Amino acid sequence: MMDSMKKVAKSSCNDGFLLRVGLNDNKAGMQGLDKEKINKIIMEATKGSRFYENELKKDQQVNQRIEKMMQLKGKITTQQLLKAQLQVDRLVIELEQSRNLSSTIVHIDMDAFYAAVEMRDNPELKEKPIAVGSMSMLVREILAEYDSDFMPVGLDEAYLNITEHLEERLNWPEDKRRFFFNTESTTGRDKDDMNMSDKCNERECSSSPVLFDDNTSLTDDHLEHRGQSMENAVVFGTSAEEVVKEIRFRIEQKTQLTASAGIAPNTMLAKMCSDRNKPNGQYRIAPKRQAVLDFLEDLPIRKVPGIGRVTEKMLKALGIVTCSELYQQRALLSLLFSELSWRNFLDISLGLGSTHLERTFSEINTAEDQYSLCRELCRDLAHELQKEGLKGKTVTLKLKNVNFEVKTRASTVLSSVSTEEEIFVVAKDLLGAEIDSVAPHPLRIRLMGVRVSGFLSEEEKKYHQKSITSFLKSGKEIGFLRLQPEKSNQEYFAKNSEASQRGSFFDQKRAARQLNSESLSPNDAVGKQVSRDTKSSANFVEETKKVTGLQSSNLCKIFTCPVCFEEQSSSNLEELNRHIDECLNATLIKDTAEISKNDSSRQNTLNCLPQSKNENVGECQKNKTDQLARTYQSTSTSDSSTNNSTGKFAQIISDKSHRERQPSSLSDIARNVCMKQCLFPKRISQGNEDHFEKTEHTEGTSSSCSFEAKEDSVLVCPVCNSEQKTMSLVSFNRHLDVCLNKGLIQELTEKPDFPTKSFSMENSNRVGLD
DNA sequence: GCGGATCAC
DNA sequence: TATGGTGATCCGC
Repeated sequence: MMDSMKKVAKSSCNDGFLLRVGLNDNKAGMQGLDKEKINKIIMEATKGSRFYENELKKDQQVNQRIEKMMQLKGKITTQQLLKAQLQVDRLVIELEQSRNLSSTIVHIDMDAFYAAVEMRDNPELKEKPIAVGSMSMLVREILAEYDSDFMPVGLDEAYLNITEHLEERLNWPEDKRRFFFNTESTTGRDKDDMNMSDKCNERECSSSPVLFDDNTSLTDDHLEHRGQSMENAVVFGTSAEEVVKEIRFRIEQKTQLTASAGIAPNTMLAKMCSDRNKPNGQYRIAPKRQAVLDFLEDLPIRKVPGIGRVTEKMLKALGIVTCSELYQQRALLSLLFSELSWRNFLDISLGLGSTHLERTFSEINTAEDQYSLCRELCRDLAHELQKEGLKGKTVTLKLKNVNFEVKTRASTVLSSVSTEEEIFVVAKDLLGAEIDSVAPHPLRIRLMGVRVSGFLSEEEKKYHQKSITSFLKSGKEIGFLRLQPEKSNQEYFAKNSEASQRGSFFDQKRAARQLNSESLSPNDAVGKQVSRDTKSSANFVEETKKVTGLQSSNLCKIFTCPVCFEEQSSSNLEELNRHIDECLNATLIKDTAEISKNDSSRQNTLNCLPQSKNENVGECQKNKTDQLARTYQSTSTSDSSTNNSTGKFAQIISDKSHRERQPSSLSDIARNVCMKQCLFPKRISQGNEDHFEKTEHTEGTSSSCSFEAKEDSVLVCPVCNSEQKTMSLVSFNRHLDVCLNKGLIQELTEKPDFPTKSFSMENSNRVGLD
């Protein structure tokens, strides 16, 4: 038995299999477990079973996906990567400008698992009923006091937007912030436990799981504790941390279950924060860009909601484990993954997420009301569509029931729809089907949304290349200045506020690009977005507003082209965009020409670089793109050269001495190209001699004009393509910095909320000698 | 548009 | 602790 197990364990599939069926102690709460032992048990118990076979098969499929990806990667050319880098970095700037740090989002997560553990450790508790309840109960009881629109997710999680509460709370007297210990509870807790110090981080499992459910009588704290001495009271402060401590305190008093919480400027970060000090703890990311980036820097991508074991494995094959690595490889990722995926990766690595929670209305349970609401939504939607001259073929109905379960039902019709009646005909069928599905019970919903997608716009038929339509349709064309100047903010907002009902932030971005139009209408007149996903579409609305606002202000400024850095006389965005395109293309063409001249020699050079030690990267390791990609990584990260293969190639061209942790930014990539063109000659590179010799040797007699010619002549800036008079790398680097950063950084540093020093925007990388 | 894959809970 | 099911969404065909 053990022998056969060992065999399995040594099989090539083992890693993936363990990853798949085994434990991943990356997730919170698993750190203390003997992972290996448990994996062994699982392996033993499941070996030979159908389950096991199936898992092996699935794992093979994942491996094939990875292989496919690596092959794709091998075909990526330097210029493709360069262009991708430019485009992605433009988007980064745009995203940075729209970063919203003004909200305070809290994610509450009940420590159910730990309750179970405690129960295990105290077998006598097994006779008691295990905790049963839901956050929707705590809706009503506690959380709604902090955010009336708080969003339960599943049974044991909830998001709150406490931004408004924090403002109000500043003026609250102590009385309103005083809460009492439930002395009748049997938790045996020490009162000091909650004396406003940071006890909440001490991970005390002070309470036992007991029953709480919707029928439990939960009287108001003040009534319950009337007459109790102040010794049993605790007063919470007015900060976000204090608010969350208060919430957790009250939850525990009510339910005798502990909860963990995260506080952050958006939902994604908040969720990851609640994981940080679990159980019975909390963590906050300050609403500062640098704080967000610091939090993310070494965070394993697996911690990110939405990144599961498959994505983790695929990214690991690219050498990406942490969020900062995810950022560093953004250009490569944009070429290897779908737009939705890589933009999601980019969002993650920048720490961007939804800053708004969805809103729900109170229950609607009669078919009549539901049809009525549906028609109303169709009417609003039809308005929006007609205003934009759009017709769509797919109508989607979204419903959330009273248990916060969300369903979407879609129907595609042959002819496009745009009027209220046309949309309603389709939507009511979808609604009717849902009503029938639960009959004879009534359909009990608290959210409805209608969306129309699959457009062919009038606008699209005409030539209007730089229109908002093309901007939104082609993600890769998004430039930070490519926003429709003709439209007023109001119109722009209206158009894009009808975001996708699908959950993620990028879904909505994409939806917006497709000019989807949707109208979601809770019973309040505002028409807030509602979706189950934590990344609500409202976020997009907000960001859109911000971006548009910035664009407006940009119109008043003299514009400097981020490629050629010449000031542009025109303030017309279309013209500017055209200029950028031309400028970019011109640069790329020149680069391409120069690079391709030496392509064969470079290929040889790269192919004979020292092999990788990274077992996650297979044969493709040898290809030049891979090497190049890794070069970016290593030139940008001081300590990465020791733990990945990069290695030696990187040393050839990178500064051998001190180097700060830096990103592979636009300038990095440009420099790398530059290095390839100019810096291989020994006297310039100043790299590791041994490795250089290899490089030189392999380059051999192919005698690329690049190397030899440049050796004697000049350094050519890969950005502006002008020959540089100097042979001093210091001067040359200075020129590169100026050339690359001039316009962009200047633009950015004018924004107070955009410090230039960070892993994402640092551009002071040096090559060669300083 | 459908089925399989991925992911969260 | 130790396994499975479900729902939503995404992706490729």
